[in-house]
Amino acid sequence: MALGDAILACLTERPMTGYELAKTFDSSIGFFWKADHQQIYRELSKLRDRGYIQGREVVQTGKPNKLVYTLTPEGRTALRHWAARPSTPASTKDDLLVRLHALDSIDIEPLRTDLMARLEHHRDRHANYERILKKRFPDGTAEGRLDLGNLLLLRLGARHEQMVADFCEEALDALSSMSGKAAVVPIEDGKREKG
Amino acid sequence: MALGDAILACLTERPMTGYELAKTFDSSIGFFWKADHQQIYRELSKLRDRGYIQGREVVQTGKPNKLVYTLTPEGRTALRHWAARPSTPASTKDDLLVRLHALDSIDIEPLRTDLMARLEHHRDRHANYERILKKRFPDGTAEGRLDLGNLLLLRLGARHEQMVADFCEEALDALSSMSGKAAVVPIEDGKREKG
DNA sequence: CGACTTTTTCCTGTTACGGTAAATAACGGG
DNA sequence: CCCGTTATTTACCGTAACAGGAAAAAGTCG
Repeated sequence: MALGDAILACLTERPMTGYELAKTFDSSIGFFWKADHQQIYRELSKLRDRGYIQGREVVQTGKPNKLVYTLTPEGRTALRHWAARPSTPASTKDDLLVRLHALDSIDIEPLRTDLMARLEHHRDRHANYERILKKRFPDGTAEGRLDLGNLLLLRLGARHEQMVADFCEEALDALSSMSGKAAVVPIEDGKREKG
Repeated sequence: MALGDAILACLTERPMTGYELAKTFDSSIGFFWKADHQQIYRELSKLRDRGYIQGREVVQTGKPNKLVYTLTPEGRTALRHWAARPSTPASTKDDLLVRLHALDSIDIEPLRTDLMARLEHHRDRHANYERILKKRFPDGTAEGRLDLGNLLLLRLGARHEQMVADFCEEALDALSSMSGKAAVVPIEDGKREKG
């Protein structure tokens, strides 16, 4: 359980519904942890079964009733236990890197377009991080512990995106130096998978 | 299928047995993609079923016979098709980041030890990358396309590890500034999970 | 009315991860 | 001669994660 712990971590801030959590996993914590609403609802059920969170139904008018989940003391303890265990360094698992590993067996043109898309993507994210940093931490310091964590996270995210963007640029540069060689036969046969 | 493609990518270099692949996934490609021998053997069966690779039994004396897998033309095509699709940027999913996100609800001492362990880990990896870079690319340039890919990968890896190591240091610094505050109650209750 | 938002739930898959273990066959140490 | 190690493959167990399609229920907005 790691997604479960990520959810518990979110709920330390404030009680939330599955819907709100799904949105959270689309922005703040979602910068480094992706999960769609399905996964979140399923995980919420498990957490509730284990007694780590408690659902309280809030009757709404004009909208469907919602289930606000709150951390139970057991949930807090479980999170602290989990956080006290050594973390396991995750491996990157980026498709793009696998492609580079087999660079001489693949077509360069699609790779180039992919690299350009990725460059843009990582630049966007970098700009986004910087924007949030300027808004939330104009003077670059945090007072509370919670703020400190998020400041560190934002800085790491910003640097990471910057670095990957630079990498894409560099790769594009290097590829254009050898663009002529080995054009190979483009994909022409019929049985392509998934478009 | 992404592990499958990683395996295909490895087999473009040379035919290999599952055992060799497992070792490869422990070093070179394993720097950004982890997989144990179980996963690899299972994936090899699937790839063989799909006709992407072909196994050739090599009778050995003194050792069990081995199955050398070679890419079939279909496998090469499949790999190229896969590589021609846009890559999906992977999310980080590092436990450590989740912990920082809930920094004010967890105990700092174990976090600090964890950060120190991670600092060492990433420094080691950085040193390793640099070592390989110096050995394989003493002048910092690549001639072939395959070499170019691996040079880029190594550089990215080195920078990444450097960056994360710096991050750990920074986090440790920031934590020591607020070490006194909020020591909270250490974990004392009986029901710890996994040690 | 239809489209959209909010909110939750269920379904069916595949892919991945994790551990434990065994069979086979030689080599080397004590 | 037993034991451990290396090399090599395979099996079974379970859970966690990911992907995608769908639907229900209640209201608002155009």
